[in-house]
Amino acid sequence: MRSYGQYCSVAKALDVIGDRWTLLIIRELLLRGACRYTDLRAGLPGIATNLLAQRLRELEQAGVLAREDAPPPIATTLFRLTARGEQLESVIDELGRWGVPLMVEPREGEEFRAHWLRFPVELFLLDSAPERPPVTLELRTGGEPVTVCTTPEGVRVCAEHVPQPDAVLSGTPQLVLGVLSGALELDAARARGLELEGDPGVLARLLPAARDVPAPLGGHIPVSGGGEAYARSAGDATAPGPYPAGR
Amino acid sequence: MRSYGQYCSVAKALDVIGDRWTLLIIRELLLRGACRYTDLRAGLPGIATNLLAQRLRELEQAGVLAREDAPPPIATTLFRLTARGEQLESVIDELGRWGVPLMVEPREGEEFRAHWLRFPVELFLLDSAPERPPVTLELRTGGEPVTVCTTPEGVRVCAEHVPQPDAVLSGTPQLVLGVLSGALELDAARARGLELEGDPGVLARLLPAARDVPAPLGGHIPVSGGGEAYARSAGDATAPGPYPAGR
DNA sequence: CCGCATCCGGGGCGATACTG
DNA sequence: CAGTATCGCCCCGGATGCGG
Repeated sequence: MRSYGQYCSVAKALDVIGDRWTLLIIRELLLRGACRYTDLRAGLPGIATNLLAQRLRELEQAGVLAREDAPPPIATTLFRLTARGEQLESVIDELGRWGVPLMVEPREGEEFRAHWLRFPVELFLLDSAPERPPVTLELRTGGEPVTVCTTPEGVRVCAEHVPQPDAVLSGTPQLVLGVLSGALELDAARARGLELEGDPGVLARLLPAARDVPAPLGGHIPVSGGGEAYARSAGDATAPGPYPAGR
Repeated sequence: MRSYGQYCSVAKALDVIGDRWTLLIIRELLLRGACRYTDLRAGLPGIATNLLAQRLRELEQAGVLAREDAPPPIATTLFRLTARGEQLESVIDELGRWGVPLMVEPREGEEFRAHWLRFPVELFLLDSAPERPPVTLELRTGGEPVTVCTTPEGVRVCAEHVPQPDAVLSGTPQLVLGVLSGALELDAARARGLELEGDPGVLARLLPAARDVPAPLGGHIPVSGGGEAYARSAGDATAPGPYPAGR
């Protein structure tokens, strides 16, 4: 990318990761760990193959990621974030947090990968009973299912399939996300097609963190111009939004 | 900007603020508050005037900023972040934090504005004696001077000129930044041209927060390929960098 | 199949000139 | 002061090819 030519740490950062697709490549590597070229392509629907190759080259030279040979059985190269690259997690986190209100409008024909849910889910869920035995919640939103697990470190999302989840939530991404963010009552979501199988207590255990939060997308909010609708629905244009604020 | 077409909060955020120059416009509005068109141009050296106009239009429509008429005496329009736009502060903060290691190489002919120093400065300085009377430190790095003030809320940078600062630090941006980040000893910086006038105790009071941190740019670090040199100089490629980590 | 390189059309971007 | 107009270039997107 052409440099901004400014002696400012924000501009310098954007010189490295401000290019189109770059931060989404970082997102994939953060979410999925070391990836093959093909895995990256699968997680970045819409990217041109030459662009992906070019970005990977640039990011390698910038010290953000490194390529390594996979262990003997398989002969392929893996792309993995360096320590410096992993420090971008907080940037991606904040971006993802800011972007959550934009998820209310599903828009026709958008791609979806279940592992992308990890950012909002780990933001919104909190284990209200960590002393009790761990539980698992499977989310089926279209693609591969993902599993939400309670761990001593907090609520985590893992891609591996768990044989006997304690509960299963099935439906469109916006219904699942609406319920998990506390913006949509479970009954309302069910009325609109969400299905919950297994132990309902699992949801109750994980959701309370989101309950404190006013509901920004309760029914059908007509999203007109953009983020404005979201700010207006919060009732006060100058107050911070209903989602957890930065830091 | 062309949408990524992904139902992911990170991609959605980048759909809005991922365009070139967009986040730097947000930076300016965060640092300087409501700005006129001309002020923005001055703080964004290198931007084409048509691009600035186009971005302002897009950001207004996205609800990130709003234009307002200035109070009666002057007849001009001001651009101000909305509440939604101000929520981008944490994104800019994290970007700026990540970019600080890139400041070691000054690169020929880069533009500089003193108010850009606010991000690193407020990151690194801490008032170790808040019970004592407030002090002010003026930084002269080329452009307009800025003043660092101790406040009940912490150390802040303000653009206004303070008549009698308790101390004055003059020198190149990288020398001033090196000292303030704790990466460069004051004596070493003086040997390379930094000048300190007034009460040296002011620096001692503000600096301790940075002292805990290993020095990444002690002498002349040969920056070769990119961020790698930084990671290597920290002594351990897998450990988090010497700057405060995210979150 | 995996990891690219090449080619080409269109549009975003950069620089300058100009205007109400 | 706050933009609009214009033009050239290069980045980006999409398709195809190709060696290991």
